[in-house]
Amino acid sequence: MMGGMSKQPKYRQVADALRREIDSGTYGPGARLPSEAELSTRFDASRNTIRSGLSLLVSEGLISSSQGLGYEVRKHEVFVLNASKFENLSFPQNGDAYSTDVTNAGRRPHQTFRVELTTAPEYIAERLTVDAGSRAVLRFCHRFVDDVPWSTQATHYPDWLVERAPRLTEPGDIAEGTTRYLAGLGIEQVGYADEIATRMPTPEEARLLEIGAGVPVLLWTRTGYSPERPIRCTITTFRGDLNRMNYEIGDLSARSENEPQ
Amino acid sequence: MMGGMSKQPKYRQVADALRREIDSGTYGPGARLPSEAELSTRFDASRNTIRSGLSLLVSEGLISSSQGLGYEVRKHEVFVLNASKFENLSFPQNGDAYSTDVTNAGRRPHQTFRVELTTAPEYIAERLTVDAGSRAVLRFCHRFVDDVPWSTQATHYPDWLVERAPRLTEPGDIAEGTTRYLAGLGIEQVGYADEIATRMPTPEEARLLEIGAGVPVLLWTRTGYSPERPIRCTITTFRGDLNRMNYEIGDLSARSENEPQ
DNA sequence: TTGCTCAACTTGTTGGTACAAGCTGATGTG
DNA sequence: CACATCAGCTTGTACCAACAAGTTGAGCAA
Repeated sequence: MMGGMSKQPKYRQVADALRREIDSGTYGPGARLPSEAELSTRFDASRNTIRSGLSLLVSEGLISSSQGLGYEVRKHEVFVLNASKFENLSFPQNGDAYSTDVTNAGRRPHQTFRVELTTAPEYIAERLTVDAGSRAVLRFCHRFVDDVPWSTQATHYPDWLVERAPRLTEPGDIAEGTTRYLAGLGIEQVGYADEIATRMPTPEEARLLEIGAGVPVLLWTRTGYSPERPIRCTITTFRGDLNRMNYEIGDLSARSENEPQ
Repeated sequence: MMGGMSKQPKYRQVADALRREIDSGTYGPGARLPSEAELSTRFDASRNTIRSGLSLLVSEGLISSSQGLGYEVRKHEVFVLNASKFENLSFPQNGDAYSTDVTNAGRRPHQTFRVELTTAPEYIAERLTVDAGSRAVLRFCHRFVDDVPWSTQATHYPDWLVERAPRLTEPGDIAEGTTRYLAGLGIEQVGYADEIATRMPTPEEARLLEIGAGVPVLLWTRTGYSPERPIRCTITTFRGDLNRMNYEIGDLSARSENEPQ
């Protein structure tokens, strides 16, 4: 019976059925799903089995749950980030650029800032071509949009650079921007290498970005180069469900006419 | 007692303890974790509670489980993909380039290929500036490295282009490459826009890429432009745990000396 | 030696129960 | 009316039990 298809476990059948109904619009973005008890009746399965099915959809990022409220279909509102704009050659979204962008989009920006004297972890040291464990300055930024955590940004500067640019250790934003400050000292960033990766958040990241289950993070590492050597390495961590990155390369004159914003 | 820290549920304590031990190297990449029964004794918790803790680590992508074998710490072997190399302006990893790259890395490439006459889904239609639902040709590629599924690639060509370039509908690879073929017809790709996003895989993607729980996919959309209008849109889906993307922009002469490969 | 069987391990699935804890609206008191 | 309380919903945590199903190695048979 049932068409001879492979016999799926019951919790999977539950997940598949609900996923179909979500995809087909029976439950649209933001809609509330029936309670575990109701689903238990409908599928003739125990609450545990229903929960297994639901938790599958949660870890797929399709729905989320809150105690006392129920399950609801996640709504995705993405923010597109243009990583190849020329003004960003200098720095991925410096403080001012970020505030301006967000305000222009009709949203309310907010950020906290911190400077730390630390040692370069291996990953950073490799990219700055310094010894792992050597001293470095970390400028850390935690960004919000409409009070929703959006991204964290950690920029590491190598020891030798800090000696020539002591204001990098100043707590608080540098008014003219770190790039202009460095340029004024004759240290010009002439190129960068970006690396993009994704994975599930660490508990620390999940806390800072208020990420629920089933949402990956997008990791953006930008290493900036002077003509002689790397001068900084920035790791930006985004909520994967809220962000997308853009690179535009070559002649795109055929594009701009049709694009909004 | 216990230092007055917030009282975490037991399954979380289990996950945290094991995560610490994995991070600290007690269980290295590929190592097998103690069985549920052993952990049950160690933490004085029921098997279900232990399973809750373990499934947390699974959905973080830290470990994986197989029936009959146990849980093991995932090993991450990443493949770096340079998206801004000039030869890739024409096409993200055309068939030959892919085979060459993989062979050079001492691995064994393998791919299956398919051509379909279809209608453009909304997402594609937007980027090709054609009407959603209008006819399009889809060239689909499923790639493996050492028989491990690596990526899927779906390239859509708009109807008007296919009329001028009928060989696009040929099943099987086009020997000289689609880009050269199109260039020979006077259709030159002069720029592209890349979009990068991440999310958890759909069941279909999980099947094709053999992705377990806790591994996101990396979505790479490249829209190629002629001087007049978009000519193709390629969506490549990568396993997030096996791939990383690179963009190099500007003068990186200070870099090459130190980089391997 | 070779090859098969099977016991003993592992995780996977499904059922049950009980209580904790978060949320909402009805109810009743001031 | 304003406000506190609480019943009744929701999901979260934790336990128990039983059997299914995949894997491995010991041990026996040919």
